[in-house]
Amino acid sequence: MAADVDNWHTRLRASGHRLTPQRQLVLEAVAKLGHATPEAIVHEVRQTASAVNISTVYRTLDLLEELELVSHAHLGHGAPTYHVTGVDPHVHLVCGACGAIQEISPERLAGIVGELRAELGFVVDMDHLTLAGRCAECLALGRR
Amino acid sequence: MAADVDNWHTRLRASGHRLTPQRQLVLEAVAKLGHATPEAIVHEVRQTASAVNISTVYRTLDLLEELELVSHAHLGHGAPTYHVTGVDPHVHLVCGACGAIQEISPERLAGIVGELRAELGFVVDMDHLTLAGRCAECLALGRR
DNA sequence: ATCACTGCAAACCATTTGCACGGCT
DNA sequence: AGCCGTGCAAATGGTTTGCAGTGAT
Repeated sequence: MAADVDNWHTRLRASGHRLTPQRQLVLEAVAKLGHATPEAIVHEVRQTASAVNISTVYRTLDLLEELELVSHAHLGHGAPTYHVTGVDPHVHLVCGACGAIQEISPERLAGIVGELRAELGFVVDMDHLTLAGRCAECLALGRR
Repeated sequence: MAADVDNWHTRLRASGHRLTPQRQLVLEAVAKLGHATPEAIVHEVRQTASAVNISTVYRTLDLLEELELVSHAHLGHGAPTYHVTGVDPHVHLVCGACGAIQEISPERLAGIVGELRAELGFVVDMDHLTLAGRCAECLALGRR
């Protein structure tokens, strides 16, 4: 945890930025929440610092994404969800009927991902990957 | 083409709806454009019928999607893109740096898709699938 | 003194909704 | 008559931007 803070600090300083309280709180919120929308992040951050503005959260997330400290994926139709990069990488399976989210290992996609890189030179961004579909339960119940 | 119109007509009537001029134009626009945002669709539709409102386009797309005549995928961060179902199914590779879009055959994902169905009972919606990443050119030029 | 960073409010863009009119069935 | 479908305008949700003040270097 403290090691994370040091790491974040170094990363930001190296690119001419500061690790402000707001930024630290955003990073901690993203790390804690796992899959978090900007709305959820600002809510979490405000538990500690109630005055933090949502536009600061957006600006922070943009910056952190440029620095590759966080990345985002689109799980549903609404807001994107952010997560810290490198930690527990996973691919999402999102049920379009009930909204349930399962995670699978990126390893399982190693096959095609490797082929695409070899044949087309296209490198898939695993952090951003989402597979939409229908979960077993919804299929069994005939939900759509 | 005329066969398509008949098919659409039948499908709509079967579910208690009508194939209005607006709906036909939306369907034709989606079929013609291939990957179209609601904005692009309304623009195309207005070439023929200038008074069509964008909310009609949204409502029409929702209806057509329920009837499974069209489906949508999220290519970029912005608006979703619609396409007619069943025709030329494909999976998109979207470059996050330059925005270029390539298409690959869904067959190439048959492996994991089959595994996920067998092991988890999760059925992937191929029409909705997008793989984000970096294309060969952007990687070569070091773009991000 | 300069420049990064933030809060606030307004602007923006995509999408949705309420309502009243018009036209099928 | 009843109901589906539409245009219009207002509301909404998510995100971005301009600006002025504050604090770090």
